[in-house]
Amino acid sequence: MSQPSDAATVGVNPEFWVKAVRSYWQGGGYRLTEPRQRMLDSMVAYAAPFSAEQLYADMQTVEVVAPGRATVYRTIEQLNGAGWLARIHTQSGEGYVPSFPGHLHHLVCTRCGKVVAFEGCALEGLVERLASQTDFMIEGHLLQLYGRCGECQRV
Amino acid sequence: MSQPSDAATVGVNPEFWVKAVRSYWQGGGYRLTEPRQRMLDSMVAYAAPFSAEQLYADMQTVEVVAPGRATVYRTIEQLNGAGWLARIHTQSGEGYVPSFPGHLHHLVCTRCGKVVAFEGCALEGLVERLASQTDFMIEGHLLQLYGRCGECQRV
DNA sequence: GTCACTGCAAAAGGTTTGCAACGGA
DNA sequence: TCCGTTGCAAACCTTTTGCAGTGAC
Repeated sequence: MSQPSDAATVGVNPEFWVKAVRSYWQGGGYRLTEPRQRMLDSMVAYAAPFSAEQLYADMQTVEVVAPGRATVYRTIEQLNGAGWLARIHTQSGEGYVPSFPGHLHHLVCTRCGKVVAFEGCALEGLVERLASQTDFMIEGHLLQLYGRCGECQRV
Repeated sequence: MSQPSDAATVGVNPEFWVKAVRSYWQGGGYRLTEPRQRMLDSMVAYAAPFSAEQLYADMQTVEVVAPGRATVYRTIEQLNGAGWLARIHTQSGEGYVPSFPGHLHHLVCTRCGKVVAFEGCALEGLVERLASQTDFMIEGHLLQLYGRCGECQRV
């Protein structure tokens, strides 16, 4: 992923991501609506993975006019399906973070929830080994790393 | 994991696993009760990951006296916490499979749901690379492979 | 004007909890 | 007997759905 690096939000550069999703909506027969724009701005402000309900609830309290529950759920589902949101699995449940379409993995801080995306998982050797050992034809994988980010190591 | 190999159920040898969990319950201040025993037998019979609700519902229809919902949820939670059940993430949701405590990963058939556990994930190189690149102190990971098992390749 | 999208409100699921009764060790 | 466990039923929380109205293009 070639995007300007910036540690402000969870892994991605906020403006870059917002712009990218906007243009995704403008192409392909989708519509760039008011509620969606607000959602983008809210999503990008999280410092850790967020859930659908959480985003919905937060927006109710912060915004004057906030998207309805159905809109929030449907939009998240769409963005996740298209790769603009990545689903993160943590001990305390599932959540989403802004992301980019493509083969990415995530490194998650177990203390503050910060997420960093990375490419290159170097699993080819393992895949080959297992393919021959198990008779499976391996097609994909789920990989996520856990650890402590720099700041959280010093606490 | 040194257990007798057997492909009858999802990854583990049924009798071996049931025995192991029984003795886990007999030690450590737990109790080996009737409902729990029934649950073990039901869990081991699944050919694919099962959910709590699913196990509960299935037992209601199959057994004469079946455990209550709370018991099913609580028992699953306990076994998962102790490593006797592994949580499996699939496209169609989350599920559990019989497993053994320790560092294991799973290879899941995307068609029939069959699961095979394996050790040795060969992520050391990746972990080192990321540790130096990101300032994270990496402590663990979630890894799951997806593919088609032998049988499902021929369909 | 068309059709994707929205919002409401209800329904549908899944999971958790309190508490009195039960039953392994 | 002791205390972990059970079962019920209600509460709770999250997610989905139908449908009439709205607004982006």
